[in-house]
Amino acid sequence: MSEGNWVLHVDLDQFIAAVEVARHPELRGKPVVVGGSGDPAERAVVATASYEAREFGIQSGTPLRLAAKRCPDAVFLPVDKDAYEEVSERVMATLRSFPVVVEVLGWDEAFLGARAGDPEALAADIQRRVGADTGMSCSVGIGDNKVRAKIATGFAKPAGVYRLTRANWVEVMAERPTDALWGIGRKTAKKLAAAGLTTVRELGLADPDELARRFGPTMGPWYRLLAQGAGDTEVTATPYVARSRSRETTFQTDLTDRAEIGEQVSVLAARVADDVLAEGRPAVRIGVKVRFKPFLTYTRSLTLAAPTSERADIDGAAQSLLDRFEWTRPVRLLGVRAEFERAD
DNA sequence: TCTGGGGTCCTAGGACCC
DNA sequence: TCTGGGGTCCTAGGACCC
Repeated sequence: MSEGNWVLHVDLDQFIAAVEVARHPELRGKPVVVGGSGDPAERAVVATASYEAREFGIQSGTPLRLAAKRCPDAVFLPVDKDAYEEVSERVMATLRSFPVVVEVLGWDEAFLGARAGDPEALAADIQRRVGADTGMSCSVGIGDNKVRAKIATGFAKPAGVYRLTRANWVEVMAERPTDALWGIGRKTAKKLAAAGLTTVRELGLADPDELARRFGPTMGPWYRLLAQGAGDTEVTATPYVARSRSRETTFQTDLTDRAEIGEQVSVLAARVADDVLAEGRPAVRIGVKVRFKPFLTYTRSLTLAAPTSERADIDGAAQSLLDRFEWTRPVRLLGVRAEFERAD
């Protein structure tokens, strides 16, 4: 069989819940909810829910309190980042053992660039070996570019394989809503609908100038191409280079004392400074985020006079930014961000 | 919403400069 | 003042993704 170039998208099924079930086998088959520190009364959201928990309308992003209301019998567990990173590393190592280029997208997914005569057979091999090496189940999307491979994975879940290419794009996607596309979310779908564009087909046939006028010179025309199934075909193993590092905290109880706000920002600035130091490149810009009650979010940022990795400089910049906010409401979240010089 | 934390990229207006 | 045209940087906000 002749070999073609393929993009495979590998996505671990309910990854975080799967890691927890693997080390707590008695949880298998039960509704498991992972989020925050595992206390459903706390101000936090669900990181991952097992398929059993999803039956109750619990999904990533659901507030823990609401999850507990919808499924009082669910098992609530704290997020254990180190455990997930460890399993993720093993999965990525398994993927790299195949003759493919692996581009890691996050803890639980990766694009693979592959030359293969039978991509379904390759996908099945990958699923078998990931299962044997790590105990994890994964779904695989096969595409002729990243967008199609990524969308295909949604049709493959759970534990399946699905191929989406130029050949079946129209048949599969044309009548779906625009937010079925990777990169179009709820807000943009609503704006598109207001412009009379509800389906992928309609968006693919829309006037690019009109789209540019409504959605900007880059995003407008891009949405049309996206609806036509266009996407990047290049899969690269080049190591990720961060553009920013940030830390933020939602407080269990709102802060009102200005001095305490300053102290909490210092704590965050110190953590960011540690991250900057570990990165080995200095910060060029510092930002502070404040979320007031009820849920009003503002940011202030500044370009530093000189790049720095010093904790005192980063904290000093963050403290000076605090003076640019109006402190008239209780504070539920504070965040500090450092940006690096862009490599390009 | 009872609405986390860590990221990326785009947009638009104003400042500033030639 | 009857006030050009452009490029670039800075800043704040928005949308999206996992």
